[in-house]
Amino acid sequence: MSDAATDGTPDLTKGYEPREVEARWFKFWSESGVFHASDDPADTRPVYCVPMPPPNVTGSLHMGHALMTTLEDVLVRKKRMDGFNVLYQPGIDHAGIATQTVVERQLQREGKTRFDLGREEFEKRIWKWKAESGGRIAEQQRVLGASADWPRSKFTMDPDQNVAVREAFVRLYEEGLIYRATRLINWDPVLQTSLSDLEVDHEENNGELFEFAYKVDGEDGELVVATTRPETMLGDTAVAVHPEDARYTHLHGKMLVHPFVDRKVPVITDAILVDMKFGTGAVKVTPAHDFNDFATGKRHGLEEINLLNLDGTMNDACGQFAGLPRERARTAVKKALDEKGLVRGAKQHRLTIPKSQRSGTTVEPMLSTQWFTKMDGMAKAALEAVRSGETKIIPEEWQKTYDHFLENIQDWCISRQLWWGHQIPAWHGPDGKIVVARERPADLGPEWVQDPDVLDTWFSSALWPFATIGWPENTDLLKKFYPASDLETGYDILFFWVARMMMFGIHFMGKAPFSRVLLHGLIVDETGDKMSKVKGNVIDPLDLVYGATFAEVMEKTLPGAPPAEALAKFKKAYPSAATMESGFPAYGADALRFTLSTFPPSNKRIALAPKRIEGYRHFVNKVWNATRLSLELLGEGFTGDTAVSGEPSFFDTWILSRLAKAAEIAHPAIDAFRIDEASNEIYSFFWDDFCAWYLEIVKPVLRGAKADEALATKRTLLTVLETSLRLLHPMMPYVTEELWQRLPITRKNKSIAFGPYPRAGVDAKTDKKVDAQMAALKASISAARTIRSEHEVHPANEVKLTIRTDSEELRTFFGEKIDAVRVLVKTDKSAPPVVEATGGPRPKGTMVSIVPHELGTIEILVDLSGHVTKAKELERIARAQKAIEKDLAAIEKKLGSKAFAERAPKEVVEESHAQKKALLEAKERLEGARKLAEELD
RNA sequence: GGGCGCAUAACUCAGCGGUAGAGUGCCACCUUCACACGGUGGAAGUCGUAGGUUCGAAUCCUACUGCGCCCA
Repeated sequence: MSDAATDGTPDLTKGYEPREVEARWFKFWSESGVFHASDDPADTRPVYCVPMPPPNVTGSLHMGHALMTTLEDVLVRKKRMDGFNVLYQPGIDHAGIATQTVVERQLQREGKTRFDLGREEFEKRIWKWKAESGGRIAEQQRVLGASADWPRSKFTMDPDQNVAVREAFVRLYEEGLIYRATRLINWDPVLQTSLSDLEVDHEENNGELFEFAYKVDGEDGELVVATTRPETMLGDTAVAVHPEDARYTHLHGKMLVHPFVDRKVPVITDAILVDMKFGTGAVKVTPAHDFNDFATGKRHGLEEINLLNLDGTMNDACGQFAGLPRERARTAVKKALDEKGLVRGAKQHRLTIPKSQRSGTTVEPMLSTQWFTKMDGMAKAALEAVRSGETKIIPEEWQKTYDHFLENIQDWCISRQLWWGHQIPAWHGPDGKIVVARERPADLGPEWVQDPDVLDTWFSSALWPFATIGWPENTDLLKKFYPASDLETGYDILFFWVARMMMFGIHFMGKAPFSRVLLHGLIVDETGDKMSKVKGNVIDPLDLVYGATFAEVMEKTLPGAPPAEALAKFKKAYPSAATMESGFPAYGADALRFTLSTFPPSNKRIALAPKRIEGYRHFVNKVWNATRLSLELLGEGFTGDTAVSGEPSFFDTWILSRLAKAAEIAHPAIDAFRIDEASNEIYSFFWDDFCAWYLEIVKPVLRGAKADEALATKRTLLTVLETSLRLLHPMMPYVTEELWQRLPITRKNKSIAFGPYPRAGVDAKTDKKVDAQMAALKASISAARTIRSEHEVHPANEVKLTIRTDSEELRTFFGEKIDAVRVLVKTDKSAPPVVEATGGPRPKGTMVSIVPHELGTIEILVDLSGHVTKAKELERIARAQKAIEKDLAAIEKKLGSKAFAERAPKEVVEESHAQKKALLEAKERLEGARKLAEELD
């Protein structure tokens, strides 16, 4: 059963090779239903549910997806190990505009437009494209190990999702929360569709403030207005001045003559619109093409004159300028004004231009009839859900942003003039009547036509947490997994998606859709710039997983550009990659995941340095090799079931204590969305404690003649290794599964994925006393090693060691642990280390190092006769003295302060005194060592 | 204009009131029978600037400088 996936595989290779292992285990997990969520009402396990943010169907995996997938998968895998019934709900978003654009471009290459095909054919064409090349991203997420319930994957255009969308639309309409209205909206003249406020970016640019004059009707005189958009003057229906502006009092109520169109323009007074200090203090009012002017027009009952055709050319209302594209109309209007002698100047001016997120073109405020969703009531409920704690936003700092958005929310323009998306379930009759229904009502005559518009893609996304699991049907799945536990996503879609899901979730389900919203940052390049095609700094995560030559990477980052140029750009964005010769090595999914797991969620910008991944690939390899060694040390016959009678050794107790500490930190850290803390803790535990100390100490014991007696140690070794793999599994699922399956244990579960995730006290217990003793041992061994290294003693050479201390307790302790000391310091086999009280003679050629300790200073004497030079020793001692003086100065300064003694907590003061005492003692010993060194040749 | 965030070793980042940490890089020695994707040791930071609070500040407060994001 469980060993199926390792059967027939070769022994562990010297280095970890991720590719083959990853493919094998993902297949195993999928086929054996490890990721399956149960909707069985009889299943009593607690549930954990994370709806995956559905990537765009047009997209391919980028670093943001990799981060999201990693973080979510860590959360999900950890809960699965905790015994939860886990639903990680995957899917793909139909991405209205983006998808339509992709297929339109395809058609363009064939010399066709969507109008040549007609709506129905065009939609078919998109589905065909989707089947062939859409949604590839889900495959890529699997490469990263995403343990989603893939067979349940949803596409936002699936028929059942369409049912949900129509249901939601009709209900909102019937409740009066969806309405149709004619108002100023954001119009994208390139894509020829409306956009919501959120789809418009405001870009700051250099422009000019252009001034021209309106002549006063029937008398001499003029009024000079300032504008950044001269062409809109064709739609001016008033000029506003401030009521208290003395400069213009004489013009109140007068009419002005429009120079191009047969129209009189009134001078009005408006304190809201006009800033006396800005420009000339007179503002032209174009209600049909500016949001502020529109509001002004409503206040004063002004006419709204639309100037634009849907494609952004000037319409018939523009007289001589009709038919001109808007950019050329501006020049033409300025020229015409000049010819009439009306131009009064132009100034450089910083201005903000609204840009379409989708097409990049300048967005035009335009009068249009659209469908809107009323937001204020739902927004209030969504605010309350977070205020009351029903839903928690983590990191907390985002709550302010969330609040601010919902407190100032505008009604949502939900209709789009596209062909790809959920068509609005409304039918227009010949007399302007509208019927909204789930299905086309049977009694409608053929003259009734369905509204051609589709809904904003985010409308269907807003239903995601419940529509994907059955709504509007009350399915078992829905009952079990709504509300979801956590939603994890990038902060950049807090408004677009999270807030809207909150609103719709509460509205339709009566409960907020998640108990926590977890937000991560944006991945940027090594210099802090956003990744973008234009900058040529995009990294495909799979290139990091599988490895790629720079030539291959460049093909994606700057296709078509000269390779050398592209590479230069790329290396500038990634200085750490500049040292790599040919490209990225195959880091493997585990290394990439682990790297992404080490950034805290508070980090808004995550600068990805490929070199950093390299460090964690080394770690994966370390895990691999530590297991190889452990398996060798355990030997053939030993298994987890082998009867063990002996007591755990001191080192066993210590490593178990450290293991417990690691679990104690990691377990709650992952739950608290501090995956970085968990990862770092496990990393240092495994490498520094387990590999560098424990394995090195235990190695000679288990390889020694008395290995049969060391069963307790074998038991500990196996326990620690097995538990470590479980600790690591959420972050690096592949290598841990591969290794875990090879351990000589009885497996209750078919996969490590079922845990349990280690907890302190269950898998191991902490022991403070042992920790402290081990610290003394480590410090002493390090001191001896430093002496060796400083004098460049060849690693193979043995040295004589003496440990001196006046603490009897420490002497006993060192006496018991002397074997470990021998191995780790590499002492002379014929002359075991001596442990004794201080004060004895110091043989010539003996180097001394001082280890301060609470129980009494420890002197480490290494006999280096034959290796030593006087100069080097003096240098080393001088360095040590300098360090001690520095510490001593700091602590003396602190203790010298009267205020410190009086006001600082007692423990802190006592601790400082103890530190000072130890430092003074160390200083004295060091001086002794210096004198001794002076005697050297 | 309003709001939020960041500035710590050469680089990428932790730490967020009690004598500065990691990875990578760098230097020295070492291919020792798990791993050179390795081992041992080492060098490297006036924690953006200026004030303040505190016995004590990288950590809290204020201002400033630089960078970034969001909203209008």
